[in-house]
Amino acid sequence: MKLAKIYDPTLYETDIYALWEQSGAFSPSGKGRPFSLVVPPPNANGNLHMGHALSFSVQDIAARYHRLKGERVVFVPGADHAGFETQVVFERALEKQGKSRFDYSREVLYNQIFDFVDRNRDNFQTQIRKLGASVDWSRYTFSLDPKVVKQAYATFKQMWQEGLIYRGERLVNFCTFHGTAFADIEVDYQEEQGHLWKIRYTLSDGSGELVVATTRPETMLGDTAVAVNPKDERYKAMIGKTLKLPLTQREIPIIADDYVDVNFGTGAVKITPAHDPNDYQIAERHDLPFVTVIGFDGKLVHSVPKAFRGLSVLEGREAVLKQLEQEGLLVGDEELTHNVGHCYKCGTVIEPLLKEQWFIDIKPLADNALQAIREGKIEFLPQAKQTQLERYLETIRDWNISRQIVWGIPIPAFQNEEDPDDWIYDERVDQEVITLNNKHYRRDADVFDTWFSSSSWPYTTLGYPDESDFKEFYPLSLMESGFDLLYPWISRMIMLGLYVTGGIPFSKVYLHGMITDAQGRKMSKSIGNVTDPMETIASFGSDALRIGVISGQTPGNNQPYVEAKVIGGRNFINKLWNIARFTEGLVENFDQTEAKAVSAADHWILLQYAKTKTSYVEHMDNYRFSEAFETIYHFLWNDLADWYIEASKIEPNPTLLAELLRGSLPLVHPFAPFVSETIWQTLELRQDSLLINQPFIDLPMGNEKDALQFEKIKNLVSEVRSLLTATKAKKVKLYYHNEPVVASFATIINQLGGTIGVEEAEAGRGIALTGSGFSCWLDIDQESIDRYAAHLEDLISVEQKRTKQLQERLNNPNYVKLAPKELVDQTSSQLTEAEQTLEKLLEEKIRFAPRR
RNA sequence: GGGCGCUUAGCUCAGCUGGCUAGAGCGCUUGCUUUACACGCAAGAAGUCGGGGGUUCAAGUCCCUCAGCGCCCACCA
Repeated sequence: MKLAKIYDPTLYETDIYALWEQSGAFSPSGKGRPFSLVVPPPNANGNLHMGHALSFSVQDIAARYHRLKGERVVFVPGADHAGFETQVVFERALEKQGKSRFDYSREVLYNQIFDFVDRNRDNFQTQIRKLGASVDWSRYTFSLDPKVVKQAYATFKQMWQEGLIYRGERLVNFCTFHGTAFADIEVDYQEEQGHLWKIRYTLSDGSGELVVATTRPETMLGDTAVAVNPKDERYKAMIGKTLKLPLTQREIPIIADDYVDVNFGTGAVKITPAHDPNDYQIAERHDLPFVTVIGFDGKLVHSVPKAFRGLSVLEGREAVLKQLEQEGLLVGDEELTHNVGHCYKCGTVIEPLLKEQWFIDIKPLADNALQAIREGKIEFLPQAKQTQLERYLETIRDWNISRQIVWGIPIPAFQNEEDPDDWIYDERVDQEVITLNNKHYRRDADVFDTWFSSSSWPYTTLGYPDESDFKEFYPLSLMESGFDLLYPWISRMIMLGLYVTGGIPFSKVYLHGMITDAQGRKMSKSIGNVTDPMETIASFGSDALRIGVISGQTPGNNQPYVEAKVIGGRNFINKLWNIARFTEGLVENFDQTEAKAVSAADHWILLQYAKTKTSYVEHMDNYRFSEAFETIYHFLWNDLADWYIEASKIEPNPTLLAELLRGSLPLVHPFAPFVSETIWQTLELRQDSLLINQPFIDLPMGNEKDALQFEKIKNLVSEVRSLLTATKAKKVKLYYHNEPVVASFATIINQLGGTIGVEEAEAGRGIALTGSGFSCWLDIDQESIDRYAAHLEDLISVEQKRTKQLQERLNNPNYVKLAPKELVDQTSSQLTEAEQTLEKLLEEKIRFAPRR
């Protein structure tokens, strides 16, 4: 035996992967149509988690399936520098050494992080190999590779020239701990218990006062107005007057704006344009000045009154409140639940701060994307995500692409040292100052938002615009990603793809849900509920993990990680292995491939194979991987192993069995690549070939008539087994009368049914079989017959119910009139069948009514 | 406040364009040393498809409504 008694994945997986990789099987080949997908690049610095396992599984199943279909598959791997994410991890490492990023120059820090990431590269690539991802390593792209940077610059330049990029001082979401701004969608909002304080402001002319309500009293130092609703009778008379801003000597106007809600708070809102997005908008409308009170370090700035200078936001709040109280201006304090934005990494409260940044005027891009999506150029799985994306694009706001970190692509823009408004585009970002026409320009200290460059992923990885990959494989056939990236990544790939290449970046998007723990909670280190896919692979094998995450999986829905499903996968692999072992024991020569169906079982299994393959292909083509797997799972386990192999023990057809194995392995391969290839190689199912790039195999078609005969025998066997179990009868003979089919299958029936003989009889002996359409009897003993009577009652009531249902359906004239004819015909033949069975059962009942 | 989803067996979930006795895996019950497999074999039990209404010959599937759960976006200072 070449196949070991037990399949131990750890003994084979590494070698099998190396075999594929070295043979060049991962590169596109042949003359089929192109099929392309590009891996959403995981963070180069991190370990792969369960979500990656799912994502790679979905992609690899698609890739392998299309490869087996003979298509030219390109499956491009990559890694993301994940700017901010990685810098944070690195800073933590520095912290452990008692250092911080401020101890190094930008260049030194960048190089250190580069080395740090580079050191982790092997680990990261090993993990992808362990998952069995059939990616083409020769096309591996890192998101800081020159071609990616080059493309980011080209796009930035083009947008700048076309006026789609502007530099402006806006309120940005700023983390004062990490010292960088974020895009709107990167801010993590949490509901919190806070206070609504009420503060009295008096009118400058002494004619009265009003009370404002605020959750952030410290920002009052930057107030430049108080707004009221123009319809609010309480304040109508005050509009246009000025107030004396407490704690400072400034005078600020009372303005009217519809934004103010009459029913909230006091109906009077202090306006701090430099520290609140809504106030910012009001200030724009009313041409109010901007007064900054909080700095980028999170402390109150020098221009605030001396008492508050240098205090943190919270200290400042306390101090301001205390002062107000002393002056008798604090007139209320209510509890309030409100949403507060936090840095998604460190939890620091995000401060809206005024900062000059580069923005993309997103509306024109979003409109193009919307049009393409509405025209149905991109198919979404699940479909509902399309609607969600459309809503997002309809309301999208300009995109801040500047980040104040070092780990990223430097923005190729320089500012005239003498004229702050003079910005030029230049790619000499390795120099801090450049000279042009005798003018000195200083490099922008910022780098691009990682998503800006990674949004070009579909075409930069393929070598836009000139390389043959781009020409052949763009747009991608499939983009697979977690649905959490719908806005930050998918939407931007569509927008930038259309903008840069003029075409959609991919024609299909498959969005998987999040993998949670068994209780449906997010996996997180702090809860300690994380399952490491590498550990699962070590325990159960890569194939088992893949089956575990894919079974029952549908796009768009979260799914818990359930180890039982992985174990189920492992058990299936064991089954497959043993099917192969049984086959190996029977087959002398795997080279012989001219299989012929001889027995009814042969015809039956071939027909089952053909049906399985048809439905498998349909599911696969529609990305219903879980269902496709179920199809092949049940074919192998229930049809092939439970029936055909059992029948083979009596009437073997080794050549056909070998062909069935050969034909099944490609169908299993996308789901269990390692074990299927291991079997293929070990048994040398085809000389000098790899399963990974075998085309799907057509087996001869089974004859329906013979197949049906086996189906009947199968039913007979099932009925025999069922009756034997119900009656607990032992050592029973099956008799038949004038049934040539039963006679010819006597050995199989006897063996599979578990009887001690199948013999011809002149007349009925024992209890009659009622379900399988043969004149057969089980010769059971008297004691068992009493149990049979009870069992009969169950069977009768089932059959009566069924008969009644069918009758009712046929008694409905509208059904007969309106339903398709095939359906009606089917119903009536079912009724006939059910009635016959019922009749037989009732006859049996009369014969074996329990004696009272 | 707006949007999107989910609710099907004890558990985790499938169920594609409405159609035949609603499925799977795990778990459960009963019985098996059947020489490929106990990671197994055989036989079973278990669901008023969240509630209500409607459309239809026919609804888990389509429409309306209510309830519970979840996610996303916006946000009342």
